[in-house]
Amino acid sequence: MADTSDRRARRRAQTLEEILDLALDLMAEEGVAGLSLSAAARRLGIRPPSLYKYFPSRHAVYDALFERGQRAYLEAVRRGAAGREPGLAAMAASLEAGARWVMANQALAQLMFWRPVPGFEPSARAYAPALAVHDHFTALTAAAIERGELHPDAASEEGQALGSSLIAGLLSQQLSNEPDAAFEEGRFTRWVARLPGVLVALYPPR
Amino acid sequence: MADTSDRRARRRAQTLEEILDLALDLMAEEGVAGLSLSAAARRLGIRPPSLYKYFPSRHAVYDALFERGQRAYLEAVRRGAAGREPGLAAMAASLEAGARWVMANQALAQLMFWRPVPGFEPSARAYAPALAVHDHFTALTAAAIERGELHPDAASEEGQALGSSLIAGLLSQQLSNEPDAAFEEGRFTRWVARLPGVLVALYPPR
DNA sequence: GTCTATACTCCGATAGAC
DNA sequence: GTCTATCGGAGTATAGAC
Repeated sequence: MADTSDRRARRRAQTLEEILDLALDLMAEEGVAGLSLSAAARRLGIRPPSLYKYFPSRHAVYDALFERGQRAYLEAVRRGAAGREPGLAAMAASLEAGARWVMANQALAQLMFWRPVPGFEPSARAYAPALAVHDHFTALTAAAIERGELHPDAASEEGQALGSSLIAGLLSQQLSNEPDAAFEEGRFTRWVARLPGVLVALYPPR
Repeated sequence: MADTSDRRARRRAQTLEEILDLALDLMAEEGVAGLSLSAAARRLGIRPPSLYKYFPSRHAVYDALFERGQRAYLEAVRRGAAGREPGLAAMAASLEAGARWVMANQALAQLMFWRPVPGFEPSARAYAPALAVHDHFTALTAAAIERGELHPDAASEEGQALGSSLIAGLLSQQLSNEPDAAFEEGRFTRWVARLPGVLVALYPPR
């Protein structure tokens, strides 16, 4: 009995993921706000009402996608920093890993960072990984200051705002103007590796 | 005869503007991609088919809004710089004027800078003012270099990418995270005035 | 330039049989 | 967990009378 219910739960989880995959494809094709549950059901090969056995509403699909995206992004920036000494080097690697993830997951990134769906607010659960991302970069900044790579002002409100806006700006520009460019060739993403240097110029140590 | 046709042309132009105003309200309420011509017709007090006497399609409305927005934005950045010596001071004023315009015209700005409507590409005519904006800031950068306020590298590809991304990033962050904040209090817009200083730190003269 | 009527497609969501 | 049937509504766009 436990066996069968395990199998069923696994099968169900697979279907949930499959629906989210299809929803992602649709958002990429029709725009983030243009996601239709009926279209997702068609692609899955079931009738629209059946889909409501998996998600109670359209917003619930958005919320699951939001959470999945935030988790994946958190994982990406953490893996980027892994194995590097905390500080500027880790921050550089983490920024690049995050930027690559965004360019490879554009529909998800739009849902997460641009909020293009009127009326959709992510649940606290879905939003939680975003807080962890924030903590991650705060810790790397603190480490860089500790190591004497940045002036303590880099951790100020101004420093946080300018730092996060720098990466957000490069990605926003790249996504809007040249979304299909390869990362290294993008008119904006090509400068992601310069960001740690920019921070040093803005907040030179000592 | 010329009199009446003049009056009719003026009346028609008024109605066109009125439709665009209503479309703007709707985009602010329902999201940029959620604009519906039927809803605009309802608010104007006519039936949806009548609206097609003014705009041949939904895309045509987007295109007119795009052009109106680009023209207004160009006007805003030019007025910001007016009366200042070309150079960093004019650039600071121009950046702030543009940023204030964006925060005061968020739906339009999203249409212009984020491209959230799948399948919509602005016409060359509608896009033209955006090229003028680019030229405007290029000229101000050149003037600042000429006056010895910035290193010539500020005009490089890197300088242009970082400079435009800085302002785009601050605005993108503010719009996504705190769209209703007053300009001076916004967690991100409050640092717009720091941007010229950031440029100097990045590209110190000499 | 306004209307009615219409063609056509689509959506989210629910009820209830199997 | 799948289906059919359905509710109740939306939308873009065109034809043609007035």
